[in-house]
Amino acid sequence: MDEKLKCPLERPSFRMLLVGDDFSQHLPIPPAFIKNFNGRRLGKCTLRGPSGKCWAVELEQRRDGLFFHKDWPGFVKDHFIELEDFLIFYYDGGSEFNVTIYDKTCCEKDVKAAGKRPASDHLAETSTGGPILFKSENTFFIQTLKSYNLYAMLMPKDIAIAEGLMSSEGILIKETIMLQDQTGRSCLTNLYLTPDGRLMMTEGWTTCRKANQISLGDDIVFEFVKKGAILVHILRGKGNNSSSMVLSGSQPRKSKT
DNA sequence: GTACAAGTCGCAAACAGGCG
DNA sequence: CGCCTGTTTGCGACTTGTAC
Repeated sequence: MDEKLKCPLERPSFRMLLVGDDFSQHLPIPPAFIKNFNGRRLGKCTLRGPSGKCWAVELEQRRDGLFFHKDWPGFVKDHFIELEDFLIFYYDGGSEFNVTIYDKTCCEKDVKAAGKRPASDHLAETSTGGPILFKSENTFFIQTLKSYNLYAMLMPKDIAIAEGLMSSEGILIKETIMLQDQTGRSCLTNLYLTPDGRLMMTEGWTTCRKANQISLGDDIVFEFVKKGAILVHILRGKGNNSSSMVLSGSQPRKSKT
């Protein structure tokens, strides 16, 4: 079974949507995919990108999973990989991954052309000790995790209407929405419309929160990347930090505190 | 293995305060 | 004053621990 598989379609693969502020530093490998290593402990692997270049990337085992770590930033830089790019990793059964990169338009990325463009114009980043920036062309809203929304997260009404989840008359249009976290995990989340016309994310949100170990005080950015799907960005430990700010995108009206 | 108790979770609804 | 939203609370369902 160790025989290398030749056809990419027959190879084990996993997909990864790049979100979060640290994808350029390390990238998690889905825990469910590790079984394809057949018990091997890979310390290093080779990533072959669309450019044809190979990068020897070290894998790091952490408490929260296995990560592409050392030299991964080089691969990111060399392929002009940006936030919201969609990567498919085809595993050859040994220690090599062929990586296909799609940009946010869902088209395969032209790495050479990407290199001629200026740097990302939609970026989530942190700066040490500085304000958190979140910038996106997509609709998004930010909530700080409080004790009362451990199990039910409110969604701003105007955004819920704009995204077609409910009508302006207060009628629920979609009963569920997909939350995708920074490791690519997805949680189907129930939407509950309260009698006073507000939209809450209930079951599924809790699953996502636990899976990502979101703590009280963490800021969570919910970004609508497409109809029916939300990317969850976690800005840890910034809930009490008044320096959090939003540069662009759709936002609920400023919350009162 | 089963039954019961206690704790936790999730849904639903209501209260309270700010703003136009 | 009405609307909107943050926050709190009640209660049933579910899960887990423990005694028998």
